Amino acid sequence: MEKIGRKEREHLAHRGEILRAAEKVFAAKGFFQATMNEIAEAAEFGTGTLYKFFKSKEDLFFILIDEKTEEINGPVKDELLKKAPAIERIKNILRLQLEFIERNRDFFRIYASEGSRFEWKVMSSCGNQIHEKMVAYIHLLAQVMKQGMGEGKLKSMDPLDLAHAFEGIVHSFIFEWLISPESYPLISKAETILEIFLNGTEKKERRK
Amino acid sequence: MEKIGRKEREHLAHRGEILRAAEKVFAAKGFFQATMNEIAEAAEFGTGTLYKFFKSKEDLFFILIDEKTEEINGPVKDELLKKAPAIERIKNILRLQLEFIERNRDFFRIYASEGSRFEWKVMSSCGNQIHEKMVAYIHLLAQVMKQGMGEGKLKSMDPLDLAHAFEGIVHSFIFEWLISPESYPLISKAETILEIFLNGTEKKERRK
DNA sequence: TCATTTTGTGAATAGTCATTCATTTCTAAA
DNA sequence: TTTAGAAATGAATGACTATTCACAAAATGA
Repeated sequence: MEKIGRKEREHLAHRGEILRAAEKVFAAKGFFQATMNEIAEAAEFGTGTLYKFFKSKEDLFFILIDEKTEEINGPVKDELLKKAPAIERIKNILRLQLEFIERNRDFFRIYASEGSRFEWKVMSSCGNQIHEKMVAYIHLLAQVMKQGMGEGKLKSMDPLDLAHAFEGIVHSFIFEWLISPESYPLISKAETILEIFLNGTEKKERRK
Repeated sequence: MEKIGRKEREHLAHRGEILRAAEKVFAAKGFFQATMNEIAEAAEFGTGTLYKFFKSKEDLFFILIDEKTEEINGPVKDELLKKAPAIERIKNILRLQLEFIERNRDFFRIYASEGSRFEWKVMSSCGNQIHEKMVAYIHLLAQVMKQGMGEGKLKSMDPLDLAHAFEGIVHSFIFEWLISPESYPLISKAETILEIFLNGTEKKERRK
């Protein structure tokens, strides 16, 4: 449907290069300490050029976050369209998340270190928009938890609590992986995460 | 032992007032957007006065974090001196943490939103010092997990993994509590957290 | 080739703040 | 009351950097 000429393609490519450069710089220095000059330099453009593509520094930042967020949310939503038992879904979502982060180390650096939610609420309205998306995501997850309860596979608890607990565990493992000096595949932690989330950590007496 | 005259007492009181004001302002706006003027105003001092007490903005910030961190770490360490079964300890530490945060909403706002670890490593050496403390804390927790395994009460897993998972769950509940519009006692989530951490979320068939 | 439009540039601008320090206000001893 | 010293002040300084814009380069197409 969409016919795009060379011109447009080139424009998009440039935009992409800027975003990629911004991702690196923001990840390394954080929003406030990154300068537009640095980003421009990293992208091999003049400073003024950035403003041909993005309204402001904040704008650049939020668009970066927003697009990446969509990139991970898409596959997760696709997953939720398929009919599948809740526990299967949880496993798949976990895998998707870990794989995405593994491919986007820098992005999570930003996402985690920059304004873990709070600053965003303070910043431009765009910040709010991102916050909304995060809330929406958690609610999706809560839906899955509820489904699991309906299937009799998960204990009856507040589904939101479960969703938070799950994301909490996942995040802490991602954090650890991010700052760990040794490099290991993040996905290798999937089983541990699931084991803890589903079965807990207490050793049980053997069942009869 | 320590004789302190009125003078000194007053000096300490002023220092404390500045720290309290800083806590509020940093919590509301974040490190980079808080200004020294604002903090001074909130503390009802002149701008210059802050510099009689703290070398710089960074200095003020880190000292604030550091002192608060000690305030929570102290009781936790005391707890660890007592002889007690691991699971008992975990419960107590959880209670201590939740109670502390409940009394120090603003502090956790800062702690969580500001440089979840990464920025700190970039910043002054003081940032590193705080990072070290966080690592040390996790290792303490891991020790407790190991103890629990020794007692046959916890599954044999990497103790650090357990510690991370635990902190992950706790943090996510604190986050939620922080941004939640309804106000409820944070401590009320203790049972849920423990239940998930120890027993997991999967519904088990009745044991015989 | 030349005129026109599009795209890119980076020096100059303007605003923001951390920090300083000359001055004022307070304290208490004489 | 006087006065030396301590404590507090906030206007002025100096750095820094987001953003703009007059200009240059490149692309287009006649």
